[in-house]
Amino acid sequence: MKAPESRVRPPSALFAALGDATRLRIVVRLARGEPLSIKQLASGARMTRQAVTKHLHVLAAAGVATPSRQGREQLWALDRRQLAQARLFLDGVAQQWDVRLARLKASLEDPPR
Amino acid sequence: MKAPESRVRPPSALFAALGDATRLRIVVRLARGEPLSIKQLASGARMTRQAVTKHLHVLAAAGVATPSRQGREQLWALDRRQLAQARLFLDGVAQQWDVRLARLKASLEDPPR
DNA sequence: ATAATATGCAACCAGGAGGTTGCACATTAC
DNA sequence: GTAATGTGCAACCTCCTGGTTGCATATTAT
Repeated sequence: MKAPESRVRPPSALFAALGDATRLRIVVRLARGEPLSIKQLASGARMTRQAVTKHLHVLAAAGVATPSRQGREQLWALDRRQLAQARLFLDGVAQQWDVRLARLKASLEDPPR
Repeated sequence: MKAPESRVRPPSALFAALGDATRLRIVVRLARGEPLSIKQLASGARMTRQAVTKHLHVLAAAGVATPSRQGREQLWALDRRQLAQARLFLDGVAQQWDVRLARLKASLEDPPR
C-alpha cells in the first residue's frame, strides 16, 4: 500500500499550480510555516474570499497545500513533498545539461581518435 | 547596464511556462543539450507543428528556450538561467520552512522562559 | 528553373481558468 | 436564543490557452 497523497502526479500539474501569481503568493505566505485561515489569506489579496478558496483547492489538488479544520475555520499549510519533487525535476534537467557539458569538455581536452 | 534577457520576470510566469505537459516534454528533450529543429520537436508530439511552435514561443517568452537560425531550420536550445531561478525560488521556500522548523525544535529543547 | 523542405503568419474555435455574486450552513460570541 | 463570523456551494461570465487549418515565404535539392 502507499500513502494516498503520494500518488503520482505529472510534474507539469505541479508547475501549473505554481504558475499563477496569486497562488505563488499564497505559497510564499504559507512557507513561513504558520497555518493560515482562508479569511487571513483572503485579506490582502485583492479578490474575493471565494477566489482564494479556489486557488487553495488548486494547490491542494497539486499536493502543495493541505487544509485542516479548526472549529469554524479552515487552516491551510504547505506540504513540502511535492515542492521537493519539483526541485528534483529541475535538478534533473540541470544535471543532464551538466553531464553534457562535462562530456563536451572532456572531448575537447582528450579528443576521440 | 544589464543583459537584455535577464530582465525580471515574475517567477509565476516561469512556472506557468513549465506547467504544460507538452512544454515540459520539450524541455526534457532539449535538456540533453543538443539543439533541435521545430520539425524534430514536432515529430513524436501528437499535434501539429504549429502547436509546437506556439509552445516554443511560450518557452522563449519565459526565457527558458531560445531559437537560432541555421539555414531554413530554426534550432532551439535551453537557457538554463531561468530554470536556475526557479530552483532558487523553491530553495527559498524550503529554506524558510527549515528555518521555522529549526526554531521550533530549538524552542522545544530550550523553551523561552 | 522547379520541386521539395522547413518555417511563418493569421484566422478561427472549443474549453477551461480565474473571477464574481448570491445564498445556505455551521460554529462561536453575546 | 440570536447575532456575528467563517466557510461551502453553485451558477454565471469573460478571457486566455491550446489546438486546428490554410496559405505564404524562404531555403535547399535536383
